[in-house]
Amino acid sequence: MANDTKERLIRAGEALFRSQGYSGTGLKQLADDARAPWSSMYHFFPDGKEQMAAEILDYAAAYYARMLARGFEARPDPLDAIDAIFTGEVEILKRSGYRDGCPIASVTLDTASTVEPLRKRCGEAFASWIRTIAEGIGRSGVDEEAATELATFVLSRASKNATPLLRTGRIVHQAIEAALSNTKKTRPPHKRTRAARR
Amino acid sequence: MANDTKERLIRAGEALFRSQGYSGTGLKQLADDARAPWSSMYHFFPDGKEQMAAEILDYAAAYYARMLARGFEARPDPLDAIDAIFTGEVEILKRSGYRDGCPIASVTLDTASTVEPLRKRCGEAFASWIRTIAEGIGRSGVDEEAATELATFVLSRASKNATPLLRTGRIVHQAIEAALSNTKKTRPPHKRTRAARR
DNA sequence: GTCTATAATACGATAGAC
DNA sequence: GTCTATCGTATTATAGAC
Repeated sequence: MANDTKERLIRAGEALFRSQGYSGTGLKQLADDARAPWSSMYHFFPDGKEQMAAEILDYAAAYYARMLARGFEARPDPLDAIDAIFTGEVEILKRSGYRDGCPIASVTLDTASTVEPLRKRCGEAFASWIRTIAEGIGRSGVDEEAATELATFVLSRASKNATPLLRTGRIVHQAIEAALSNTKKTRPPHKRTRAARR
Repeated sequence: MANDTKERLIRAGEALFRSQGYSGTGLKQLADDARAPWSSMYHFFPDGKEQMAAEILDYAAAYYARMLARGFEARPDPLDAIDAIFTGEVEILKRSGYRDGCPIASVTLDTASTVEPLRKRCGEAFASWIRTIAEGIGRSGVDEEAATELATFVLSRASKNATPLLRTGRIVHQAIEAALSNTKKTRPPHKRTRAARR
């Protein structure tokens, strides 16, 4: 590679996707932000915006997957890892003035219904993160299914699958139940039938 | 009111925001979907797209708040209400072919960084839902703070506040902890070996 | 409140020279 | 790989008649 123009484009794109999503981001603004010439756009991404977005998503997916894996490797206790990962993300969000969220989430929400190839890639990104998190949690002795269930619970519409939402509902349910039995001992705990179905 | 053109516009806008977000939705497509004449656009929303979006967000916020409140009113047990609300949303998502998500979330993710008035409205919408949910949970005896904490945990970047993310982290932590102690008590760990994992 | 017409701009995408 | 220039279209937004 003679220079790093393509990488600058992808990096700038990831940043813009974080704060503006896919349809909110113009290619001209992107090239500007990357300090890349406009002509490089279609030189590196001859198939246009969609191809460029696909490569940005792949880049972001791999980047975060590595970050997650490292988080779990660095700490023997997965609970510590989860804490560190969350507070780390909070730090990033704060430092950006609450601008930089999750690039996959933004793109999912404004393209899942309209641009099928991108929706698919978003779904794959989330799936890979779930596998990484499930593996990390799995080390602590939670069985595989429960670990995946926990890891899935933030997953969005990108997967074209209702289980993420259902699992979120179950976890909310359990959290409430836990808070109930913690703070109000006078109340008889709920029947196991509802909470135990997982 | 002679006719209901404005309401049709707002309803169509809410639907489009669900599936395409703010920047992904064109005003002409919106007017078309609403079967409203193009001229009505700037007749009812003289300040343009931003004003229209603001009114759509207010409409959606009120609509969902009512839905939540009714959900809690209809069922004495807030746990039942949570279950019903989640499975209801899953039903909607499924029926739309996984197209229709949360209109506030979509708009938040692609405008929170760029259109301050809309970001503010999104934040207010989430805040009102949190109050409604906290009230619903509160009836079961959970104290106010715990109820608010639980209700907040899905909140996004719209609030320009890190507590939602931090609270999510805490709840994930607790969920894992709970799963851990459940596993150890109720079943032998690792029925399937890690090598057998797909 | 609705009509037709259009301005002004941004967008994604191409062309051809170097 | 980069340059300049532009095409066609879609966008948001206005103007003025009825």
